[in-house]
Formats: sequence, C-alpha cells, structure tokens
Amino acid sequence: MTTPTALEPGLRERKKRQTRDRLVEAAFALFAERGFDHVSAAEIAARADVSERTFFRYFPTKEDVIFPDTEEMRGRVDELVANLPTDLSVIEGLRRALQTISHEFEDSKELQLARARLVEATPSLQTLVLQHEEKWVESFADAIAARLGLDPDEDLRPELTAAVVVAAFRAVMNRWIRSGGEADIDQMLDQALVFLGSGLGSSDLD
Amino acid sequence: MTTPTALEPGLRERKKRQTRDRLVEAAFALFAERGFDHVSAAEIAARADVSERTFFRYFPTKEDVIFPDTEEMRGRVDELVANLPTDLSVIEGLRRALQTISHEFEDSKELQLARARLVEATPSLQTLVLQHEEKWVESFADAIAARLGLDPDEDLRPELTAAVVVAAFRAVMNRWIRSGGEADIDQMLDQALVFLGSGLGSSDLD
DNA sequence: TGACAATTGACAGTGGGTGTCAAACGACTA
DNA sequence: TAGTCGTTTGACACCCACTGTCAATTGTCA
Repeated sequence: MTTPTALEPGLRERKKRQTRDRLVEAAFALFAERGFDHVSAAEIAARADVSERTFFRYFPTKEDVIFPDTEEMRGRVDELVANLPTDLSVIEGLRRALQTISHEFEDSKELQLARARLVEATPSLQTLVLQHEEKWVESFADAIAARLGLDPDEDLRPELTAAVVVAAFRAVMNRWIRSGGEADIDQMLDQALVFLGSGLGSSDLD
Repeated sequence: MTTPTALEPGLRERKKRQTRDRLVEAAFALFAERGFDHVSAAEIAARADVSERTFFRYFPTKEDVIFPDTEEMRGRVDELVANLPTDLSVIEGLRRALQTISHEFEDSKELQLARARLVEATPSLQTLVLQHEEKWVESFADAIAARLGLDPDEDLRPELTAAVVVAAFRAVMNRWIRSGGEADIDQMLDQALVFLGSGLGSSDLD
C-alpha cells in the first residue's frame, strides 16, 4: 500500500512523463538540425525509441510537440485573469497578469528563443501561436466583461480591449525575441500599455 | 493578328480563369454540403472535371481554395495604406482605408458569410485568416512608420498601433459576421477607433 | 500470484501534397 | 492551312501526416 493520491505519481505516470519528455527533446534536437519540415514524425519517434503511432498518442499533430507546455500556461493565464482585482483599473490588472506571464518567458529564455527561431522559419507554427493568442483574447474579453459588468454581446469594448491588449503583448514579445532576450520586457510592456491607455493619437504621434 | 496585349485575354487565359472558377465553385458547393474536412481534393477536381493534380496546380493547398481573391485584396490594401495622406491623422487615414475594405465585404456579403461559416467550423481555415491579418499588420506598421518618419526598430509605436488597429478591425468584422451581415460596419468601426484613440481607460470603462 | 486496466507496437488504410514525363492544346508564323 | 513552340494537363508513382484496430506488453491493486 503506497501513497494513495496525487503525491508520488506512480511508475506508470512517471513513464508517461519520461516518454513525453523524450519525444519533446528528440523533436527539438532534430528540428534544430534540419528544420521543422525536413523531420518526419517517424524520425522523432525513432529517436525517442517509440513507435510512430505512439508519437501521435502524445501529440495530436507534429506541430504540437513544439508547444508542450502551452496548455498548462493557458490554465494559469485563465486563472490569473478570471478574477481581476476590483481595487485596480482593468488595464493595471491586465498589466500585472501579463507581467507574470512574461516573467515565465524570461525564466525559460533558451527554450523560448529556440522555439521562436523555429516558429519564425515555419509558417505552420506561426499559425499555432496565433491560435493560442486567440484563446487568450477570449479569456481576457470574458474577464473584462465580468469585471465591468458589461454584456459582451452588447458592448464592443471588452472584446476590443482584450484584442488590443493581447496584440500589444505580442508586439512586445516579438521585440524581446528579436533582441535575443536582452530587452526589458517589463519596461516595454509599461510603455505599450501607457500608450494604449492614453490613446493612440496621443503623445507626439501626430 | 488579334489584339496584342492585356485586353481580351485570349483563349488560353480565359480557359485558365474558367478552370479556376469551376474549382472554386465546386469546392464551395461541396464544402457547404458536407463540410471542409469531409471533402477531398480529388472530389473537388472531379466535380470541376479536371484531375486532382490540376487542382493543386491552381491552389497550393485545399485551404487556399476558400480564399481565391485574398491576394488581390492584399494588394489593394497595401496600395491604400502605403501612402497615408499627410493632411489627416494616422488614425483617420487608417479608418478610411479600413472602411474601403469593409465596404468590399458588404458588397460580397453572401460570399463572406458563407466563408465565415466554413471558417468558424474549421480550425485549419482560421489559421489562414490569422496569417492574412499578420500580413496586414506588417503593411500597416510600415506605412505608419513611414508616415510619421519613425524608425520601426527603435520605436514600438508603429507596430503597436498597427497590431491594435487590425485587432480592432477583426473584432468589428467578427461582430458583423455574428450579426449575419446586418450590423453597421462603419458605425462600429468609428466607435472602435474613437475608443482606441481616446485611450482604453477612458469613457466610463473604469 | 493473478486479474484488470492502461499503454504500446504492428499493420493497414485514407488523404494531402509533390515530382516527373509524355500527351493535348492554344498561340504564333510561314 | 500546316507546322512549330511553349503552356497546360493527366497519369502515375511517391512521401508523409494522421487514424482505426487489435493483440501484446506492462503497471496496478487485491
């Protein structure tokens, strides 16, 4: 009679985790060598010592192996944003949520940059990034509408604000990636959100 | 000796055009009947009376047959935005460009709505829409930077403004589609851009 | 240890997409 | 009007992403 639940996942769970990790590792290594399009799922599987069929049991598509942690991330983002604090403005609440996320990016800088290089060179991967962002927009829009008590079917602004804030986040992250992880995310994010908050035509833009 | 250039395309060009049109028509008909994923390229080709191979000579992927006119559209958008008038604010210039585009949508309402229904039900098509928008963002960012004489590598704002404006356009178009083409695009676009222009935290949002 | 459930490998099949080559066809010329 | 040239097309073979199925393996729990 070993540990009953949750703690110490058990051999079966650990093996699954290992297989998954080996697949991700093999995929990144091969992609880095030859590029996404010149590596087949069968090769990744072979390098990880499992059958091709098993690869597709772990990842629905070849693209997905590049984003092994995105589902968890999404869960955390959802949680972070679902209950925006009422003692802060919406923008300020979103800014803090985005900062939490961007710090995670900085913590796994090498992975993020390797991924970014692959994505840049591979259209079908860019697609996935955009789809993930779409989901963020939905989460953000729901959160904003809830926080402000607006009906998202009536009022354009929750969706609009969400789309705009996520677009700003993307612009900042793109710049961070182009800087090789050197740029200061927090500062750029602040700048961007201040700019948005004060109006696009403001400052010396015109 | 017939007409030399450009006018009266000649039989060969006309046949190509016809084949292309037949493929698009066949594809939309079959997709409407059974959904994108349950129609093979071979079936589309058969219905248009050409070989499967020929289908792929006209469209690089099965997805692309849904967006037969998007390349032209992109050309026009580029042109529209490349030289933003200097006697208007950037936002106002972009607003007019977007209105021109949205009017094209209204003019081909049925096509757009049919397409929207397919896209909504088919993730691999959503992908394409997002990619097209990415290209718009690039065009817009370049145009804004040029209009304001800013260095897009130094200043975040051109890219940010572009991303944000395109995001707003998408939000408006989504709403238009959800309204079944009934909503007033111009009005929504005005509202959205006024909102953006005056700052996200403005009005009674907080 | 033995029964049960989850994981895996092997195999066969569908469908998207590409390379190649020869046949068919439109365009132009003598 | 026939003949030549370049383009378009169909046929065939092929690769790879992805799925359904089923039997064999392996972890779990009693």
